[in-house]
Amino acid sequence: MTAPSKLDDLYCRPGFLFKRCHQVAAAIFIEECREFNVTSSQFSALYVLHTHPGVDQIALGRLTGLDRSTVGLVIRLLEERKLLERWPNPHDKRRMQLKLSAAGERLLEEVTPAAERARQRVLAILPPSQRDELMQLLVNLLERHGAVIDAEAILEGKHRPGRFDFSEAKPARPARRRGA
Amino acid sequence: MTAPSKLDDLYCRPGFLFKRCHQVAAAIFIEECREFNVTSSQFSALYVLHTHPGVDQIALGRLTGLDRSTVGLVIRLLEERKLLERWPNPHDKRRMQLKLSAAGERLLEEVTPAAERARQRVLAILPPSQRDELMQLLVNLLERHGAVIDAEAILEGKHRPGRFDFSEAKPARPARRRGA
DNA sequence: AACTTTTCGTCAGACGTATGTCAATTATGC
DNA sequence: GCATAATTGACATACGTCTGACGAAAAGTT
Repeated sequence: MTAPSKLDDLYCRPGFLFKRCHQVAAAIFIEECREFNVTSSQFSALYVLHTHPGVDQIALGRLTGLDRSTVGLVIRLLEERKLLERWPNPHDKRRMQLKLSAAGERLLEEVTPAAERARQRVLAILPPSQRDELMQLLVNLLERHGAVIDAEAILEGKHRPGRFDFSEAKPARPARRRGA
Repeated sequence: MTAPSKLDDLYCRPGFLFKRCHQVAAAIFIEECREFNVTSSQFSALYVLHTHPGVDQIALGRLTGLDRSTVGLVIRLLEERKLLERWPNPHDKRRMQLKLSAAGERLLEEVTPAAERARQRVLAILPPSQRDELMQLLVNLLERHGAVIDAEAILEGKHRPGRFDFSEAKPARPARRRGA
C-alpha cells in the first residue's frame, strides 16, 4: 500500500522501533497521569518502594533499571514533594534507606488506576493474541541479552552485574600502579 | 524457575519493556559506534540527510520522530563537527535547509557497517522466525497507534499531524481573545 | 594498624526528549 | 492592504539518562 521509502532501512531498525514504541507508551502514560504529575520513572520508583520499603538507592536503581545518578535525581524530586523519606543506614553510613511516606503511599494508590489505563491503551489496540506474543518476545529478547532484572538476587545481595547494569561505576579507577 | 517477584507487574508493563529493550539496543549501538562518536539520534539525522538532502529542521524532526528542540540540538552538534551545512531557504527565510558535508557523507559511510553490526547483535540472539515476528509486531503496534512515520506525506507537504507528532507546537498560542 | 580497593551517593557534564515562549517570517481572512 | 493567525527555529526550562570524577565510608590486604 504505502510506497516503499528510502528510509525503511532506518525505520526497521530495532533500536528505532523500540524508541518509537517507547515514545508512544510514554506519551500515553503522561496523558493518563497528568493530573498526578508523575512520570513513568517516578511511578517505577514509587512502586518498588511500596513493595520493598527500606532499600537503598543502588538497589532501587538495579530494580528499576536506572543508574545511580538518575535514581538520585528521581528520588530528590520525590523527596521534595514529601512522597518519601530517607535516612542513613546505621550499619553503613554510605547507604541511604528509602521508604514511601503516607502521602507517597496515597499517591501511588491514586496513580495506579491511571497507570493501568495507560497500559491498557497501549496494548488494547492489538488483538489479544498479539499482546501476549509481543510482551513475551520482548521478555525473551531481554532474557537472552541477560537484561532481565532479577529482583531476588538483588535483594539477597547475590547480584552479579551484567552487561546492562548501569548502576555501578564500570572498571573503577585505573588503580594507579605502585610498581612502576 | 525464577521465583515470581512482587515486581513482575511492573516488569511486564509495555512501557517498561520498551524502555529496557531500548536501553539494550542503545548500549550496543554506542558500543559498536564508539570510535565514531555518533549517537543513534545523530545516526538517524545523518541517514535522513543523506537520502533527503535539503530538508529543513521541522521535516527532519518528523522524519526522525524528534521534536524541534531535539532536532535543533542534534544538528547543532553535527554542525559544530562540520558534518553538515545549513543555509536559509531563499523562498522562506524561516526555514534552514540542511545537507551533509563531504565529511558527513564520509562519516555516514564509515558508521554504517558499525550500525549494521549493532542491529545484528540486538536481533541475532533471537531465532530467525522470532526476529521478524518481533519487528512486525512493533510496526503493527505503531501502525494501529497512527505512529508510523509517513515519509512520502511529510516530503510532499501532505503531512497531517497525529497524536505522536512532537515536532510542532501543540495548540498554538491560546490566541488572545479580542472580544472580551 | 596501615594501606589499598571497593562501594555509596553526589556533582558536573553531555546528550536526549518534550513543553512553552518568543521574534521573525509567511500565509490567510477580511 | 492590513490585521490576524500559523509556521519556523531559537531559547529557556524541566526531566531523563549515562559517564566520569570525587569524598566519605566500608571492606579487603598485608
